[in-house]
Amino acid sequence: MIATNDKALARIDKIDRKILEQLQKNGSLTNQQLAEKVGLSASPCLRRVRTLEEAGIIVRTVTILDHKKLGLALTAIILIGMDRHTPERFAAFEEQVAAFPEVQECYLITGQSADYMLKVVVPDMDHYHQFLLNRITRIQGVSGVHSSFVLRRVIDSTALPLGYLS
Amino acid sequence: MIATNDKALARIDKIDRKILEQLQKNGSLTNQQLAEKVGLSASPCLRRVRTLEEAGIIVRTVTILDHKKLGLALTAIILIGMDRHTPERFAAFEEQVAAFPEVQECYLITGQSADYMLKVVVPDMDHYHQFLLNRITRIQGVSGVHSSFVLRRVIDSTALPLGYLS
DNA sequence: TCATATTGGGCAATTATATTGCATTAAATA
DNA sequence: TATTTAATGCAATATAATTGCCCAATATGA
Repeated sequence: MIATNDKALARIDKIDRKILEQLQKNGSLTNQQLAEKVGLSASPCLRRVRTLEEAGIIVRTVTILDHKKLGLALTAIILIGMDRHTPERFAAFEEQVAAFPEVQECYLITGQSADYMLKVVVPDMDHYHQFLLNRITRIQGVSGVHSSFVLRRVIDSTALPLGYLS
Repeated sequence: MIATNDKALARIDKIDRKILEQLQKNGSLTNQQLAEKVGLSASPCLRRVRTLEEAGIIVRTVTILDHKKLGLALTAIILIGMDRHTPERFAAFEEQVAAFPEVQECYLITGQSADYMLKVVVPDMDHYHQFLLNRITRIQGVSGVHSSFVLRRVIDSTALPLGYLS
């Protein structure tokens, strides 16, 4: 069964785009504030937001926390290679990785030297070491692991570029 | 001038942790819904949320959009090496990269083969090609570029692991 | 153990905000 | 230009956030 409306490109006019831009920056704007910013009155603004939600263009809103203040000072980028490129290997890997709360992102990627790219958040290097040894390297099929550590976050955003819509 | 309270670890009790867990999953919960989920009445719940905001633990709330429905089907992971590791080179690079809306993440990282890791979102491969040629490789000091493309998003979250707070 | 202080929670009134129906206006179509 | 269609704004209503005040629980110190 193939999903039918996943790729449906919606027609987004200038006002919709403004709404999305605002909400990407600040999802806790009140509808009234949002309406003012996009040059609409409250009710049509709210209706547009609801429509964007129902269309699945607005997926959800999330609260962003400060990792340092929560004692999570270390972010690691891990590139992982698999020994065999079979669906079973991949499925098992993904299932296990999805159960680790330290993993913020996990992408299957193209490239010769790696199959997966992970972004992992932990308190410090000790915990990272434990995580790598007790979690990642224990997964069947993991053959190569390369770790990099984030020294500075130049950009850390969830916003999509909306300039291509026009 | 060194920031003083950036690292201040807050004491987060069980209820605060529940609040943060809920809001990380769903930032558009009403205060009443949140209060019920964490076992509090509305007013102390709201007071706790405000306190967490003032402490900077809650940074902001953002709306997540569906990239496919917005015609942004290609996500690339780019590893970039710089010719010289001088503060001027890095500053200039970061300033220019920060101006590209396609760049969702840009981290200065450890590692022998790369200095920066970027996550970039564009409509398709043509646009990616243009972006690489006209934007990235034109930045002074960029000496090596390696691109990977996201085939599948296994995990794509903004949630931090709160299990270490114990 | 008991008295006291301090912190946090709950209730209820108030204020602000979201939501809905309906008339109106603007835009699109022929 | 007449007609249809879609979207907007206003106003009334329903929900939710916010605040002040009192009470309960926990911590503190004799």
